[in-house]
Amino acid sequence: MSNESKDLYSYQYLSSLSLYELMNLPTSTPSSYGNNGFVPSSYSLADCFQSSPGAAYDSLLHKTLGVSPSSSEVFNSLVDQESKHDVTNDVIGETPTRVSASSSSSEADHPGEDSGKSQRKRELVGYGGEENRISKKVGKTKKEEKKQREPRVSFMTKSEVDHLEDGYRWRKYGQKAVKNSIYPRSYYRCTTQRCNVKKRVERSFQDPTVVITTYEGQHNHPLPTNLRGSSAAAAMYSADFMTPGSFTHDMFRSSAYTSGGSALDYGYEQSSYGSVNANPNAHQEYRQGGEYELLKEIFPSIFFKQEP
DNA sequence: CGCCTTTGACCTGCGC
DNA sequence: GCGCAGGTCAAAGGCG
Repeated sequence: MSNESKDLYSYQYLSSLSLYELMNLPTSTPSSYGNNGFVPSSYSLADCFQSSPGAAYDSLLHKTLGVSPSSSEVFNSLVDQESKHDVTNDVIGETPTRVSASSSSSEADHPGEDSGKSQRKRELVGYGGEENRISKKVGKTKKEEKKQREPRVSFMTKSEVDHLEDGYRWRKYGQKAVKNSIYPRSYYRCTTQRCNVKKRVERSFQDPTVVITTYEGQHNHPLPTNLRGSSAAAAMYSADFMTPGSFTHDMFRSSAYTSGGSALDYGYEQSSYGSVNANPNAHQEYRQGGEYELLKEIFPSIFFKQEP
């Protein structure tokens, strides 16, 4: 692959979790999703995905979201499990939304491998992720460090706003121009102390209506309840906290943005931006349908949270 | 005043 | 070794 195409789709370099991991992300038992990995609950979709992950994933999307995986409207079924196979190219070019999860073995970035100088700087600053960084530096090879990288989850959302409200508070700490793209990439860090979750937000070069968000790490705290303009979102999560980066919520919210009239909306409020919020009527209709019930079965933790 | 964004500089890893 | 690109820092300034 040429450098150009590699850079253009650096997003794909997030090496993906297996579908098993993907579907076992905090959807089932968020509270057990500690820093050392996920502990699957008794309820898991993993079995469904073992034989034919791609087909199973398509099936899930079709059943839960009422969309055809081949549709150019909503999801692409590709969930690249391990390889750096150039799937994103196809996805970005032809479909607006895609879900991908990463286990953080990307070669593209290596935070935590700091020089002594910059580490001293950070020790003074006292960022949330500092302890992590320092501990990583002690007694571990680079390979081991790579393996211990925080899990990543990335997804694409059709949205007019870059920074989607997800219930957490984020502070922007950087912005970089992306090669071969006119749109910059923004870097955000969770503002909660000792929470080193980060996210990157960039707009797809090929489809400017698509925002690519990548979460890295897992929140170690409950959702803030006094978010500006997103109290509804916070309320949605308040019973527990989702990790990493509220993946499943975002995943399905993405679908809501891209599935038009049949939007899946389970009470999410898109802050004051508003432009991507789903139609409340669609919400009602959805809840009455079998799709809602199916989703409820598949991702029980999401729906448990909704009950007062 | 506290929190946030902006932005240029700096650091690091990777490919050649 | 060098250059490039991604990622991060931190000072400065804005805003409520």
